[in-house]
Amino acid sequence: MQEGTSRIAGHPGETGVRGDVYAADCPTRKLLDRIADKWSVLILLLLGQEEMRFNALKRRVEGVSQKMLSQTLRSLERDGLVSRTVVATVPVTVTYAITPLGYGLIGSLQSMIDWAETHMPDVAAAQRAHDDALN
Amino acid sequence: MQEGTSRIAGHPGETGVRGDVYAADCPTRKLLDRIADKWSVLILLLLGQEEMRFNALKRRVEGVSQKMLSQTLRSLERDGLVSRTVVATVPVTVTYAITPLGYGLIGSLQSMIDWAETHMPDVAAAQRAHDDALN
DNA sequence: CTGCATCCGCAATGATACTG
DNA sequence: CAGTATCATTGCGGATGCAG
Repeated sequence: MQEGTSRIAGHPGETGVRGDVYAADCPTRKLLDRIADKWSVLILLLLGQEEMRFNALKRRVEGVSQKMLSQTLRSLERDGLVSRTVVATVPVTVTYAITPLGYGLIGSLQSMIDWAETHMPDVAAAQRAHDDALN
Repeated sequence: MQEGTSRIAGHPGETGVRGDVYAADCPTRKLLDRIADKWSVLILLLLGQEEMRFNALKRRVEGVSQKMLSQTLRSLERDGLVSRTVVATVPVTVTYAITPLGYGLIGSLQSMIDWAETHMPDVAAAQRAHDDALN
């Protein structure tokens, strides 16, 4: 077990619970529920690279419905992680971009993606081994 | 760094080599969908601290149902991120622990939690500002 | 073009009860 | 204790229509 950033309550039935993410009523937990969402992660990562417009996002994030994209963007905007800029051109232009606040989160998300890409083979192997064991 | 970014890797076999997480058919995307799940994150973090039994997990992860806990654990086990040990005592004892593979992911997840805890106030402020703007 | 509102169908989730 | 099975509910995704 590493230390440093690890500050989560170690033993059950003990201590003082400063921001316990495992507590359903803790605000941090609610925030986690928001950012530990596949659409949020994908959207934030894309916006971390460059600002994009609605349909551009929809095209890039394959499988997302307009409803969920709109809904997720609104949540992220409300949380201050994403900014929404409206340019009153003739066909209205709306651009989404990541905020400085949201940008700070990108690092963690990116390392999560990096891990996923790096260890994909291991996971795939584990899945095969697991499936084989059943038959 | 990322150059164009308008397209990271439209298809496998390109220069990038990294799979495109934004492609619905990419295995990495499926893996992301799995680990970017609130229950998975919470479970992995807990098991990263110490191995636990089913009901202990259920008690710690507030708000999770037996069904989702069982289901998530099975997925994580299949992916090789979590190990399941059965001790044939009279009342069967089942212990879940994180695997070396899964442990490598903990770092990213932990930094995500750290960010959430650190920036909770900022997010809360953004929410208030956003809600005020509406009224 | 951008995006919200609404209805519907379906899959995922939650609560409960029950078994090994 | 560790789960599975069952049923009720929620939520998502898809399609459509509408507004700015």
